[in-house]
Amino acid sequence: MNERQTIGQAATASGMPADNIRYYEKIGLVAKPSRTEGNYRTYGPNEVRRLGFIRRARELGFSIEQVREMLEMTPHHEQDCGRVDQLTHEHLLSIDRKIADLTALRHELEAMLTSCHGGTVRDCRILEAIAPSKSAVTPHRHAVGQAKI
Amino acid sequence: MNERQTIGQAATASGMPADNIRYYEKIGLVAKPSRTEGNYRTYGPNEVRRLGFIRRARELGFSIEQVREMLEMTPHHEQDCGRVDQLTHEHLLSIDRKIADLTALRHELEAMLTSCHGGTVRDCRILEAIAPSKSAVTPHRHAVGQAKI
DNA sequence: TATAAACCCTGGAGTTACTCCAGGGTCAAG
DNA sequence: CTTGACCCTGGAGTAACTCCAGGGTTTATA
Repeated sequence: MNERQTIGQAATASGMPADNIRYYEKIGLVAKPSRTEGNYRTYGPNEVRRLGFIRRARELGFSIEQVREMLEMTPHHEQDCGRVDQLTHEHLLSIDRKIADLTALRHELEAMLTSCHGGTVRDCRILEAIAPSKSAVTPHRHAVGQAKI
Repeated sequence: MNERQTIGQAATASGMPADNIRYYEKIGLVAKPSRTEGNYRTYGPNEVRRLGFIRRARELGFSIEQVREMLEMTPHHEQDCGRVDQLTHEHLLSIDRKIADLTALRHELEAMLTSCHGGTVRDCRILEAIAPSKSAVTPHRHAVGQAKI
């Protein structure tokens, strides 16, 4: 009749592995829950809902820090929700950027694939497309970021 | 008249920071280069081209391990290049998956954004959309992977 | 009641691919 | 001969987990 759940049950209910819950506790994203006599964590319905919120926000691609900000906001009912809107907007933009990058990449890879008609490594069109030509090298400034894809 | 370059020059020529070159050396992706008397690394044109290849392949989103495999293949001119094709194909598929995931996400976020017309946190449509409803919780098996986006 | 299976605990290491730093040495120009 | 730009090493830090060993606890079964 006790509605408090063990970490495994909370994991099942919220849709994430128990390890994640402990991790979120460690980084202070969720509060330390109460414990049983046997030192087991126990979670009430509110805590489980909070975990579900986190899982869903992460699934939507929000970073832990963004989730943290949203969680800190939710108890302040009267506060303006413009910040949530802004976070979502920023997130949407970054997704658009990723989609654009990946689409460009997709085209390059597809072109490389269609140009390859088998054969040996010596005349592989794909390796050729990746390799820098013997003369030209792209100039650049230091500290150019690598593609994070 | 010596065409060997310092790590900084090789970095500029290949388009990546010097730190990356040292890192690639550390993980064995590139061989240890020769050194000057003052213990500076020096790179010849072939090594610089190899670095350029790496940078380009990384830019195309191949993982280090995939790059490693391609690099190990290039000296074997007579070998069939089907493996390169396969790697590229797999990579293309994973990109397609990512694009699909991100596009789905995009739609969700956009829907959330258009449903939000300002107001307080209490009736924020976005937070509402993320929060799990009081009753329904998605069942799941343990060890469900999180979205990596 | 005994014991095995299933669950939970902690702390720490490993993952990817870098990025940045401190605390030094080396080299070229003025 | 000093200043500044470059280079060296080793190690820590990043994001967000994921997995493990070596324990303790609880529950179901024999």
